[in-house]
Amino acid sequence: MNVQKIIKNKNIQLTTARIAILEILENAKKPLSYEEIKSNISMDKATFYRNISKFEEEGILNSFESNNKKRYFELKLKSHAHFVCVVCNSIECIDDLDINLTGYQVNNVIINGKCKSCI
Amino acid sequence: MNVQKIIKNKNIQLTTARIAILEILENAKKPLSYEEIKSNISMDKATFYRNISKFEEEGILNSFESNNKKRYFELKLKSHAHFVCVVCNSIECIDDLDINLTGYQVNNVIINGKCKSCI
DNA sequence: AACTTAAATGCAACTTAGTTGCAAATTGAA
DNA sequence: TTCAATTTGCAACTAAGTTGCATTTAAGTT
Repeated sequence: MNVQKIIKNKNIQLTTARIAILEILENAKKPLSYEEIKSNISMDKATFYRNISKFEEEGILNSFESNNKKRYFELKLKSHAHFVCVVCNSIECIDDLDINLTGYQVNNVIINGKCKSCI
Repeated sequence: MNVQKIIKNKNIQLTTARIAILEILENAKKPLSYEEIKSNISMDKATFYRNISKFEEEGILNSFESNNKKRYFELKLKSHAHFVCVVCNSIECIDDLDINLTGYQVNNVIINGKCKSCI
């Protein structure tokens, strides 16, 4: 599914800035922070953040804060958890984890700790 | 266990700033952000953050980022998960949740979603 | 109690993420 | 091609968190 289709399926306009952001996130296959993205885009950061908000409103994108003061963005495809290593700050997607918390609606799970290579 | 004992058990000096921070966190019984703490302390924010770092190094304190750009601090007592509501931004401690992720060392779990009252 | 020095503090200046108002540019439907 | 609504860039701003440096304080020693 290409990014143009993702945008057109929602009620927002197709712009080069939006295509650029979504293509970077699609190719990354893991969550990225603004810092990691900014060198690959030419738009102003106001435009970047306004589009991130739009994408979140439309349900195209998820964001979450890791420890170490960074916010990470990823396409909302299959729901899954994220492991953030407190030593090397790497982020891993954890696919096979389910949490049942009756009475709550769980959107996203972030686990902080030491990853396999840092233990 | 009072906060003076917590500090003296570690290899750091006992100061009024440190006592003030730990007493606020102890009385709160839930994680607090800098914004929630700052009106109750008189120290400079540099001192606040330097002490927060010290406490983390010494294992007295945990911090984690919620969604909505805030970092929360709490005393490291019994390990437990946190639920952050994406609607009302409230934080709840979740005591009875265990996650087994072989190969990783899990320190802290943050779950984002809708809380009971916001569903 | 006075002395000493390493550690802690306050202040000011700074960095960086994220936000906002506004004028100019672009989208997409008529 | 026209035109309104949306998006963009720019500049100015807010707030969290950090750093260097001079001053103050904690706490052990005499």
